[in-house]
Amino acid sequence: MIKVLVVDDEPQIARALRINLAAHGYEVTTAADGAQALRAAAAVVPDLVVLDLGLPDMDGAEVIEGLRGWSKAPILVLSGRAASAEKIAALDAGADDYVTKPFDIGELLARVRAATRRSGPGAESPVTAIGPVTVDLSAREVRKDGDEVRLTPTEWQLLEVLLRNPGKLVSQRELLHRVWGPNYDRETNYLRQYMAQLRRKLEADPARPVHLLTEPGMGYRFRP
Amino acid sequence: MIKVLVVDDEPQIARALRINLAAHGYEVTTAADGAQALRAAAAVVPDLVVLDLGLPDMDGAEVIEGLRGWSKAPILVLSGRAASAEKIAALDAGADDYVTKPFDIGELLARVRAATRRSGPGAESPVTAIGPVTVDLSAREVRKDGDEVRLTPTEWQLLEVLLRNPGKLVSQRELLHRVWGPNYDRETNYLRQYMAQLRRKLEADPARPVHLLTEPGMGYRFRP
DNA sequence: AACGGCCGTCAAGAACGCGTCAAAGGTGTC
DNA sequence: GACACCTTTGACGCGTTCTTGACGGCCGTT
Repeated sequence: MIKVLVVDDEPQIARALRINLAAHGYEVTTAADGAQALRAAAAVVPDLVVLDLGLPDMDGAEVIEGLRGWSKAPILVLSGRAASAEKIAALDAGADDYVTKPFDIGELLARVRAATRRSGPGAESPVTAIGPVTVDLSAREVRKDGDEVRLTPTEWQLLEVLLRNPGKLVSQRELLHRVWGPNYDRETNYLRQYMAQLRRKLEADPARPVHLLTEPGMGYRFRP
Repeated sequence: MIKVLVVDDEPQIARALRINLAAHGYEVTTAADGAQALRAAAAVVPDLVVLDLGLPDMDGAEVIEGLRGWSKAPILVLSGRAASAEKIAALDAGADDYVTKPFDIGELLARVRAATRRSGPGAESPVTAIGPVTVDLSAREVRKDGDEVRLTPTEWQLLEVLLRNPGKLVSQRELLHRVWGPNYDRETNYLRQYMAQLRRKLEADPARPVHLLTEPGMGYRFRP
């Protein structure tokens, strides 16, 4: 989860920002003045700072420099002042962006996305573990006992539908629709064929599947 | 010297930007429309792009996506439109900043400094090793057994997309979109053609690729 | 005990996708 | 205007994948 520190001395604005950011999946911390901001930043180590200038206790540039002393997190400055000199000062002090109030919340969120996008993408993809096998859906990679297993396109599609519904029963109809298209309803032999191939490649004992289960007459289920 | 690409169809603005940027020590290239911009970007590999929306030949988002396909250089958008929706669209397409005209040249320069500041001291030279071959994406240089290998622009774009997703499978659709544009979906023969050329230039044994792998029916993968 | 439904398995031909070669447009350079 | 380079396009052989049909075993029902 991306952590955002919101620094604003006006409670309504701080609250509005908190709600909007939280609604978009950010973890929000708030601070009401410069001293609190620096303390909170040291405590939570945010990935991004939204900083309102014109705090009661410190000058904006001071706060920026205080943060920049040890953090490289993007700083997005909010301010009521539209004068270019103010913007230039804040940007040169170390801010990454400058938005004048009143601002559109959608635009602010877009700027937050743009700022986190640059520094963010150190994320590795989620892998699903099936016994001795690991499946990385985004990288399209399967490993069994360390070395890679090749799946055909159809096998991938089928496996993907099952893995995206962990523990849930997926009906034959739905599997056929998702993999072969809406015109396929009764070709259950396709399913038998490809489920067998998947078990051969993924299960420790293909004859006694533990994770790719058959529900006779209904469909198939992936058990994590 | 920091290289800046200025894209604007209005000669006066382009000229003013060129003069101001050059006066502050930037190396400036200009382009008057989207097609020129993409070509110039591939040729000079700018460290930052100043992009005016409302070009005569292409939609702004198209240009941004065309650049983002292979470049991580900051994109600073200029526009006469102040509507939030426009800003959000541009930022989410991959732009880093959005300035509405008329703009203060001092502020623009400050935003340029802020943008280059964060990408500048990243300093890690993105050199990827492919067996006996080294690829320097930022310097656009490939060396095989020490001596230089020449790649065409298309080969570069294709290689770059793959290298930026190490280990991950990139679908043929995505490769075609990123290299040739969103209108290309089924021209898989392009991919076959250029993958073969890349393997000829980069792989030790082009007939048995070790790093540039084919996933039949799905796409290609770069394995480090 | 016989039957039918359902599943797993095996084995074919058909269809598809890939690598490769070759050659025709297109663009910029000398 | 000729040339070189890059891109686009077409065609062919081959290996893999998909499709299709058939057979036998398990299970619940009749």
